[in-house]
Amino acid sequence: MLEKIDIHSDVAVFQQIENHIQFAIASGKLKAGDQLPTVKELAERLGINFNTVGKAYRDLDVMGYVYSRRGMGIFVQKGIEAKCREACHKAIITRMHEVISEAKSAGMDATKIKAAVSKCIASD
Amino acid sequence: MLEKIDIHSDVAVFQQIENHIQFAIASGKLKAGDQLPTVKELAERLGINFNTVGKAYRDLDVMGYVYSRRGMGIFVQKGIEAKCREACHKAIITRMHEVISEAKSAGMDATKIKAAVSKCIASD
Amino acid sequence: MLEKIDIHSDVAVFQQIENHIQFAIASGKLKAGDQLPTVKELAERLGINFNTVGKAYRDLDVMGYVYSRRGMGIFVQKGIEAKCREACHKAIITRMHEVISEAKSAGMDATKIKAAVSKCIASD
Amino acid sequence: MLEKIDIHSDVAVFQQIENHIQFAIASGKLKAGDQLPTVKELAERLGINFNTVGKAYRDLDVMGYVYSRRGMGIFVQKGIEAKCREACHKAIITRMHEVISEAKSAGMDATKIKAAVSKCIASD
DNA sequence: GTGGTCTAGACCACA
DNA sequence: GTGGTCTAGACCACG
Repeated sequence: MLEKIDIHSDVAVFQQIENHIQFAIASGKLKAGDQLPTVKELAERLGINFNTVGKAYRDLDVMGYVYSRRGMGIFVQKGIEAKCREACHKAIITRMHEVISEAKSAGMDATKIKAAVSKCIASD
Repeated sequence: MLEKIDIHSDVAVFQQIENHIQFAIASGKLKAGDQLPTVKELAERLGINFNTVGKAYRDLDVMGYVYSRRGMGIFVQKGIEAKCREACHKAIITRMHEVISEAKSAGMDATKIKAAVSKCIASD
Repeated sequence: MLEKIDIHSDVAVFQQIENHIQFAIASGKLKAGDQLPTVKELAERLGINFNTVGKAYRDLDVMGYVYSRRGMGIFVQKGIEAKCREACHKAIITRMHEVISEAKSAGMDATKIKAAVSKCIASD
Repeated sequence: MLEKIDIHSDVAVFQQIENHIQFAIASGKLKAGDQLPTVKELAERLGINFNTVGKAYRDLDVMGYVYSRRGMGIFVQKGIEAKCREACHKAIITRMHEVISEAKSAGMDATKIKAAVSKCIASD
């Protein structure tokens, strides 16, 4: 996990890291108490500056998903799996609404949209 | 049309305008030869800076969807409906891929995704 | 407002800025829709790096107290005065609990504590 | 005593230990000549790194509140109760000033502050 | 001219 | 060696 960062994406790198970790918590790949990779290790692995990783970690801290202990590392907060899962799904469904709303504006009908979705699900 | 601009969105205002117009062309709401609102009028109506509208119109011009005639206004280009429709649908399907990919990462399964999509389609 | 930053405090500079702004919103000195000083102006005024101000502003954005519009500036979010006031007071009362708990541990009795508080209120 | 360490607190662990011991001396719970728990024992009991306890003890030694005898243990210094009590109270009153100053900035008036203090005193 | 992101590197606090 | 803060400066997106 945490290997697929796209430097050229229009989504900010730190945002991609935040998303990955949130999704990992939501899906159970990261569990309460688990330690995240250290700032410097992850930065090196991804070939980016460690401040960028640090920013992502601190944001997640502010959001309550992880907590940091100086000199120790960053750990997944306990008892936030459900909250995180809910928040992630809600955010995704919001985006889904946007996409589908746009699809309708662009003249796609329900049948066509569903077909496209099925194709997406199958091919990913 | 062109009334729903969300200045709190993470999508740039000029981008929202461009999208709206492209979708309107793709769906046939705007037809070849139709005149767009003037930069000044649209800016006032939306409560935004007129440079923002200007940028959207210029981009659409560069993309070949509209053309401007000094002193006359901005008009929808002829013979680009199909091309526009195709481009819009392609862009939307790309975003759909992203959303569904994220949904999977966050632990949603195909059934749940399809249910969410159906709900979105029904409620929009 | 926003002039009293103590570089040598043990509280981080960006944290002091965040606190000042939150207190200003809580007390009504900053109202919904008000624009904050620009990142660069405030940085210059306080003699600090603009990234430090930027961090404070972005945190406040994440917390929902302000919103930013690229090229426009940073503005106080609407409808969060009560929420902000509540949060500030809650945080302060939490700290008050800590201090008073410590005072008791250190052997101060209720009478002495109240006297100290009255003195603090009068002298500030 | 020395059982309530909050590793999620923004106050450093070693600082919490130092405070606890100083408060215990100030209030008479620890008396001149009393032996402190060993570094190893306390670290185990609190579930923290023993270097952390070591730092707290060293600091207290430097401050003159305790002295160590190799092979024997750490003991409370004689004749420092009054000095310790004074220092603790002074430190607490300084923090109290800060909290009350912030409370005022956040729009709480004297009446409200005093009510909050009384509530804190009663409930602790 | 506005804020946003990222880099590079410094220094500090903590364990 | 861990994370936290701050600086300095670059480049980009938006208006």
